[in-house]
Amino acid sequence: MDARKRRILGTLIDDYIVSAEPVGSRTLAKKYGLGISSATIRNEMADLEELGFLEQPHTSAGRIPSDRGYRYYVDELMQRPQVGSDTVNRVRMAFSAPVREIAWFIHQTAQMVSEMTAYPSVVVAPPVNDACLGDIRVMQLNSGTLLLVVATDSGMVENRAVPLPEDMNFEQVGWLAHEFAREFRGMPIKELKDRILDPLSSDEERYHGLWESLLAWMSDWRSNDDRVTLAGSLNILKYPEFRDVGKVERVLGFLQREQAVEQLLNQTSPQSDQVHVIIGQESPFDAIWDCSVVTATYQLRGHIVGQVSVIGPKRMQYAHVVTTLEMVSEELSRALKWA
Amino acid sequence: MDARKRRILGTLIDDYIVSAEPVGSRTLAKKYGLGISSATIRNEMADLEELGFLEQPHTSAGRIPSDRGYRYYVDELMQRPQVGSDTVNRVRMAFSAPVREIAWFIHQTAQMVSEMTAYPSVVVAPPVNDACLGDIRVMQLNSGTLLLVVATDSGMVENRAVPLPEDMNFEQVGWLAHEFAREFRGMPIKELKDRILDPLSSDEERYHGLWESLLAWMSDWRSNDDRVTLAGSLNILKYPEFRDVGKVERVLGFLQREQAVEQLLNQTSPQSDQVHVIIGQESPFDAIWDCSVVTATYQLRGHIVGQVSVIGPKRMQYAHVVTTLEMVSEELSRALKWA
DNA sequence: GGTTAGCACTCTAGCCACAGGAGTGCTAAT
DNA sequence: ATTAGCACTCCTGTGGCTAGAGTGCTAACC
Repeated sequence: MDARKRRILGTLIDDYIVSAEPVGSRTLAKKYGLGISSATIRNEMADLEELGFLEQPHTSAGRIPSDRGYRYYVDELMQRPQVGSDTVNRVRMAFSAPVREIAWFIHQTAQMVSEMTAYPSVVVAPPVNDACLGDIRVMQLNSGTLLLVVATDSGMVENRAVPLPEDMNFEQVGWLAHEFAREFRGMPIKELKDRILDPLSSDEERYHGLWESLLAWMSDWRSNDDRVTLAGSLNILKYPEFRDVGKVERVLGFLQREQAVEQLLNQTSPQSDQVHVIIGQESPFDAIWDCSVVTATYQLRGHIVGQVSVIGPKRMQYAHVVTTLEMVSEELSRALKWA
Repeated sequence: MDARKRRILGTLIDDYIVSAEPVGSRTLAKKYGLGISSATIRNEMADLEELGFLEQPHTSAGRIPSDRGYRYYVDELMQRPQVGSDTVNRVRMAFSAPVREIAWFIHQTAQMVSEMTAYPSVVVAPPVNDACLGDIRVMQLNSGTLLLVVATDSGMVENRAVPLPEDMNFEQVGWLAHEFAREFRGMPIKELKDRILDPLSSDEERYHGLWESLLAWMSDWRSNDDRVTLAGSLNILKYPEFRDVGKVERVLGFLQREQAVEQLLNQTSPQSDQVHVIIGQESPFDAIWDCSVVTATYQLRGHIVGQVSVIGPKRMQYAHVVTTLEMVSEELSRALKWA
């Protein structure tokens, strides 16, 4: 791979990313001032195809990048643009609102990223299991219903309205919740869940039932469900490779399977602060073999707890997406510093 | 409109609903034992077209129903099937879970309806404005952050994490919230919002700031946003009339504009317990002129507070959808009796 | 020896003509 | 009033054809 081959490959992919049409030698020679003739480019392109970086849809068409070609482009060739300061400001503004639930940040992030990139965006929220119990409160909704509110210290909140147990009144339940919170505040939710299996944890006969309910309910706390927020899914309809409804269905259907998405982002992306790119068949899920996924991680209290991610056609604006995600995930981590 | 015309129109629409192909006189005569020849049917069909109930895509094609034809079908012709008792049981089971937030019911409903009908489903939650304040609590998330939880007596809950004000500690905020709840419990949220404009409501100098924050926050409570839950939107991709990505984009794009959807369901559907059907251009929104919308209302405390609704191609399984929605909205109203 | 002009070759997309088929409307017979 | 028959219309699918884009190869060039 000499410099000229790299130059040609990079230019070709740049062109294909915006045109979505196979790129021929003539186009390359004319449109971009490469200083060499189309014949030379043809020779080089034949080499690049032999090396596996390019493909030909059919004999008399131009070339398109192969998965391997995209991979080389992402790893070696693409030029990262600077993120405009107005974009950064926009993100900072959004994150500086006086709202502090983690769920809110997740939604904001997904929304902004899909708008900024014009691709669908997926954001994975921190796992509840790793967070610590912040507080539990009981509220009275009406005469027969109470609302349990459980919060982690990092700002994840879960509500559950339940009937008031027959043999208790509100004060009692409130007192119980207070005791529960006093006993377990600061304990990781995961440990709390484990308690359920430990019968010794419920001392008082009287409150046995509700105490167990509280624990049972904790165990129920959606640890794997509902962690995934999807935004801008309709963006995908804009790209010509998805003019076929069947493809759209495959991809969007996949994106709605939260567990699969979480698995994809969790397992394949290394726990690093590097942006990670999955191209086409590199994905373990064949539903998105026509797509590329770009993933960045964000941190809470110094630990990586979730991902911000973009999905689009393999012909994706990698440079723009990568820098955008880098910036957003960094800002998100910063915005979550209070937690 | 004699009986035979009605019979022909009804049969033709029944056929078109499943086949999605223009229906010819021969098909009608052969496939369904109408006891008359195709020539007679042709004459009748010509009449029906003149009356505006049928259309011809082109001269040598069969007929398809016009909007007016569907309207007549829905109002007069269609045969409502019985809802299977297993289906009813499934819905009752789902609604009998020991969970009682209204938001949960809304999601369940949308999910179930879209599965049962195989169309996208939209459910509108009760307006917050009409509900009454149930309780307010303040929770401590961590040293600098507090979580306000506001609930209506009907089980709608809203959380907001905010920084602890500089000049207050948690006890003070907690006491304040307690006072606030004591003062305003049972008051409609709408009235609470109006208070914001009334400067006399804040007596105590000391707590002026937070008191106002609480009120301001109430006013912020998404009264119009977020009322709309959409489920099964990908179902629409299954129908041949949406093989064109542009159409899909128009319709799904519309469904994501919550305010428009709410407006559609609120304004056009009468406040009755009758199921209401909007066919094609009867809708004020041209984005869904290729679609029909079926809407049922549900009740909370004897008042109609929201809608359960299905959207699909004009060639919709009206009979099935109408009976399903009737059943589901009834069960939903029943399930919300505790509130 | 690398580069390039030139040329023959290949393959697709688009166009046109054509035939088959489905369905109609009309007429005349029942 | 109904229906069989028939001419007519229009869409759809097919096949052949051409134009154009792009390639690979060869021979000339620097």
